[in-house]
Amino acid sequence: MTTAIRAQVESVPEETVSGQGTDPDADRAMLRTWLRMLACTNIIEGRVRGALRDNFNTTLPRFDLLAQLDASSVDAPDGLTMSELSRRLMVTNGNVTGLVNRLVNEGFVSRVVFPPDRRAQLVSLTPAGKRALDGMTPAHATWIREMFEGVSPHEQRELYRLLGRLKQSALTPTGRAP
Amino acid sequence: MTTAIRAQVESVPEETVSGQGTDPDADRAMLRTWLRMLACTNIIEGRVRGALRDNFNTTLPRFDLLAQLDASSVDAPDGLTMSELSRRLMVTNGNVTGLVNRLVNEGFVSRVVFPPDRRAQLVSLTPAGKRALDGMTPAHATWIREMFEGVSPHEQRELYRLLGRLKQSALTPTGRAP
DNA sequence: TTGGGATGCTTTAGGCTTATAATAACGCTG
DNA sequence: CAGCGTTATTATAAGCCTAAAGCATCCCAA
Repeated sequence: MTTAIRAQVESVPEETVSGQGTDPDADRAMLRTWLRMLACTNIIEGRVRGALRDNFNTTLPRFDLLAQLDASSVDAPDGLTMSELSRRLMVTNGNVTGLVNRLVNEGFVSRVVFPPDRRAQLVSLTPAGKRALDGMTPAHATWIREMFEGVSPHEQRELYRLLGRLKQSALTPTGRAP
Repeated sequence: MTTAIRAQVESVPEETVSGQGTDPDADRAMLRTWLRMLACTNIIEGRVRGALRDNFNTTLPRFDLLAQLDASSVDAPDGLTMSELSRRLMVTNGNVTGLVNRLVNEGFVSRVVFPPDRRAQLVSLTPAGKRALDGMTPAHATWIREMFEGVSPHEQRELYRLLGRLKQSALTPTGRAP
């Protein structure tokens, strides 16, 4: 859940006139915004995790993997290799190995060697996996909808826009090496 | 890093006139916003993790715990109990047990029984822990600042406000039981 | 054709996190 | 003051995640 710091945020000398360079007030504001975003994410993610566990006896990473396979079936109808899957899920190869092992055991995905390259394997949803995913998807959308209910459509658009700016900014390698 | 879903987000029948109830377009927008927020959080958190590891050979949970103890020294000068610490960090008790064990081994926190209640223990920063934290805090602020650099102060305030609305909304137990 | 670097994947070791169960101390009530 | 529910903490089992090392295969160039 990765939270807190707060020290620098909640209590900071009211006017620590910085010799030069950066504004401590601005720093404090950024930290506050970051912590609030972290809190939001953790709250929502935690609720989704719990709901997946309670309603479908599964986990978020498994759901994500199934959803990714389904989404990818458009541009890769025969499935994805482990590497491609790990890239799309933005996790390491080793992580995907374990996840796929479990999902294969559960019968939700299949993993077959890719003849043209015997190192690689194609992972795809089984019919059971597709059914399971289709059962979870509407519920998932509902949970998200409920949690966003108090944010008006206009505010949501604005939030989306601002998060886009932030994402861009966070990805930009400001300081050192490119 | 918990990402993806995308299926429902990127590709959704253009006009799936829902019998009644909810608007699929609105659902899609919410999902998009949620995924973008998740991406932002993961990017920032990942960079902070990496920076903590590379620069200070430590982890985010450890840093959080130290920061929390420091922040709490105002209202709890003698330290926090394990339970109180787990509440403030918003993680389980068992989690804090392991974390504190490691930090005690590293000499950054002390853990002593609390005489009035022999079940409890008071955890506090050692001088070495305080020094370590003070060394990390400015760097941490710098990393966050750099990543937020592309978001104007005005946009940041707006983002902060919207996240507040979202947090409120996500915490409200809409659907079922209170 | 054969050597060697690149690529795909798994394994390993270590840490984080949770839920659940167990243990210990507390504190109240009868 | 004895029993019992509550609270503080730790132990355990399972899963998620990473970095780094290792193995198999591929592919190219000498």
